[in-house]
Amino acid sequence: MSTPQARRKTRTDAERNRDRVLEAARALFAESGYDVQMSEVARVAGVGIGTLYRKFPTREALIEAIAEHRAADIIAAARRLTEADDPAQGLARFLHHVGEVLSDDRGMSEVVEKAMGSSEPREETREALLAIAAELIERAQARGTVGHGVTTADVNMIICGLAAVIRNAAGDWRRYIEVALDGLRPR
Amino acid sequence: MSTPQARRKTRTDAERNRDRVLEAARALFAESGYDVQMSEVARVAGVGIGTLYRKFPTREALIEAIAEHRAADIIAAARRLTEADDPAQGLARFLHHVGEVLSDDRGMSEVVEKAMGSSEPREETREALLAIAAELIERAQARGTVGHGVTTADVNMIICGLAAVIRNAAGDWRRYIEVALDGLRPR
DNA sequence: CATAATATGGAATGCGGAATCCGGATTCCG
DNA sequence: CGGAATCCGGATTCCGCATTCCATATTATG
Repeated sequence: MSTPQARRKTRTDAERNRDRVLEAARALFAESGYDVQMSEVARVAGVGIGTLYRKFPTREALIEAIAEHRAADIIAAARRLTEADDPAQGLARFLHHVGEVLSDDRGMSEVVEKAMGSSEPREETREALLAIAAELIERAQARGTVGHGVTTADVNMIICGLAAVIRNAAGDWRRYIEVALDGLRPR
Repeated sequence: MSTPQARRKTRTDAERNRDRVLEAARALFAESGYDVQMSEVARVAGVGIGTLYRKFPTREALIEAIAEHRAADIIAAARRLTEADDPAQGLARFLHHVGEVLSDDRGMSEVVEKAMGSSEPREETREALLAIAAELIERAQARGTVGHGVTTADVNMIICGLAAVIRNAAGDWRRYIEVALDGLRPR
């Protein structure tokens, strides 16, 4: 059951290649979304397809590895913004941060749009983001800068819409956020 | 240029089959979006794949035929709503109508989300919808029920987001519309 | 160094699904 | 009716991609 101790250290070239693959995949996914071909990833990484598959046994595994990593970044950065004094402003910054990330990463905008819909409680990224939103909303409501009917479900939809607007280049997403936030103000 | 007159009337069974195909495709697309297989469409239509392809030489042709038809319906209905007295209410009804249609038709929600992004001026559906919105906005602004900064671009984004919210079941889309409309009110 | 342990590349394979082809069935027209 | 014009069905071809395999190359270890 336990790992065989008599194992050699992983070869250094293997490790180097793993990094290359991750790097290439991250770039390609950000550039054109997750419908990039595995062979393309390998080519850009300067690696054979076989190697790519040794590192990530499945296309999905590769995508997941990267999306997870990216998501963690978003969440961490967002959590930092929570600590600002003005919670309403915090919410604004939070959304702008998400927008900033998504507009630089097509792949993420695809993932986020879908993730905000998945009703599975297992969707950690969404849970984390909404947890942050929950705190901000509550604090803002206490100050009367956000309406009382507002819930995380609202933020959920707003983010889902935001992802769509960005992904389809449907307009100025900053303006979209402005409108949405105005919509959350107390009546 | 003109049709060869010496041509027989199109066979009645051919016409019947065409209708069946359209009907089946409409139902399937509404049910599960446009990623349905051609063979499935044929099966449901009670028709061979060959026949399906004679009517619509390409998967895309089939999709287009149906989407176009559906879009025309949306536009016509929406235009009717424009004639209401209160333009702000008209805008609300307009969005609700779009929501109603999209939530009953997965395929359309896919199409609309993309269509609102396409920057091609050729996108007739978008143009038509935004034309309706333009009139409502203008009238509402005159009455002071909608903010002055508001443009059709805003409505464009809102619809794009709406489609995404519905498509991903990200929450209660009626509430989404409420929030968005509140966001368009004068400050 | 020698050699076992690992890693590599990329041709070959498998597969899902769109689109084509054509022998046979139907329908129209005089 | 008869037979020419049309249409049908669905097996088959094609194609794009993910994934696998393995002969060869590289690295760690003693």
